[in-house]
Amino acid sequence: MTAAPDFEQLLRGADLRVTRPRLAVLGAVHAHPHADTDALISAVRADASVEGEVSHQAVYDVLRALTAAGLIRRIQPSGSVARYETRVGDNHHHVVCRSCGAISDVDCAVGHVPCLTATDDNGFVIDEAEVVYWGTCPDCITVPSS
Amino acid sequence: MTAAPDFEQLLRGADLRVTRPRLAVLGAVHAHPHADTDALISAVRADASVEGEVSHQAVYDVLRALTAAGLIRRIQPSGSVARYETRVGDNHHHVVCRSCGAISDVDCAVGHVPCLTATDDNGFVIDEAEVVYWGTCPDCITVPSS
DNA sequence: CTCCTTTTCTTGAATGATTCAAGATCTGAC
DNA sequence: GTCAGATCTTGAATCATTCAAGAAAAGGAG
Repeated sequence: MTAAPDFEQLLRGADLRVTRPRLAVLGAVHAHPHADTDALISAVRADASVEGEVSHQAVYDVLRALTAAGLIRRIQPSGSVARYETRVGDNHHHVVCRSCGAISDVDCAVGHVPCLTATDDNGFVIDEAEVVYWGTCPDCITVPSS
Repeated sequence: MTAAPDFEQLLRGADLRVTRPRLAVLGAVHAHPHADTDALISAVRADASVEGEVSHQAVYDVLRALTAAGLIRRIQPSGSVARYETRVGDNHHHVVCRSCGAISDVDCAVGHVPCLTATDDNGFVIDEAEVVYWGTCPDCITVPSS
């Protein structure tokens, strides 16, 4: 895993105020890629740099602000709650296990800007192509069913 | 739009019992591609062939049964509720308008089995690649904002 | 450093899609 | 026609997410 970037600089660079909850959330998302909001709330509250509590509402607000600023990316495969990751900018996608819901990163097979040119875009102006691969993860393959 | 297929035959072919609610739901999904559950419930209740009411629970159950049988496909872009379509089997994808949520079909630019070979699948056994294009629909382009 | 404005966080409640549960009804096979 | 099991009805519960109003903190100006 890469070293933790300077979260404070990231926030300032995005014209966002630097607050403890934001630093904690940013750190939590970085430390737990693909974690859902609930897990992030727990991680933030376990963070030593945050003495008191952090309300769940604050985490929701911060996640939205960070997503809007492009510092984190929100993913939400069908049947799952929202999940977040700090890996942004590169064009990578995800494999989701149908059995246990595990998510893993994958680089696109096609190239840097995958599938971005739809054959017939129906007049839509497309700015992003999101790819979700569905399958079964190694764990669920070796242990077929319980 | 293609002619309505024989829904009863479709159900029997999938080893599903033929009931009025199922025929009505199948017809509603066929008539309203990309409709959400709520819209489908309304469509089903407006269906003349269904005299009495049909409970929302029945529609949920039917949608799940039809999806499991592969007669319909469930899609759920981030931030949207579940939507359904009868176009299955071909490998097509969707464009979603960030502004109004409109969904339109698109054929894959890459080929018949798009992106299905991830460069590094992390040990996952992939069986489907789902592509969602994000952008702005024609209506929301001409009428930028309200 | 102190004050002020605006943004952000806390507390507490509400929303709404979806699911759970138990019993009644209907389907399809014999 | 009868029967077992699948399916539907009714009614309530779940839970991620959002809404709302006031308190607290951030950052720029003086």
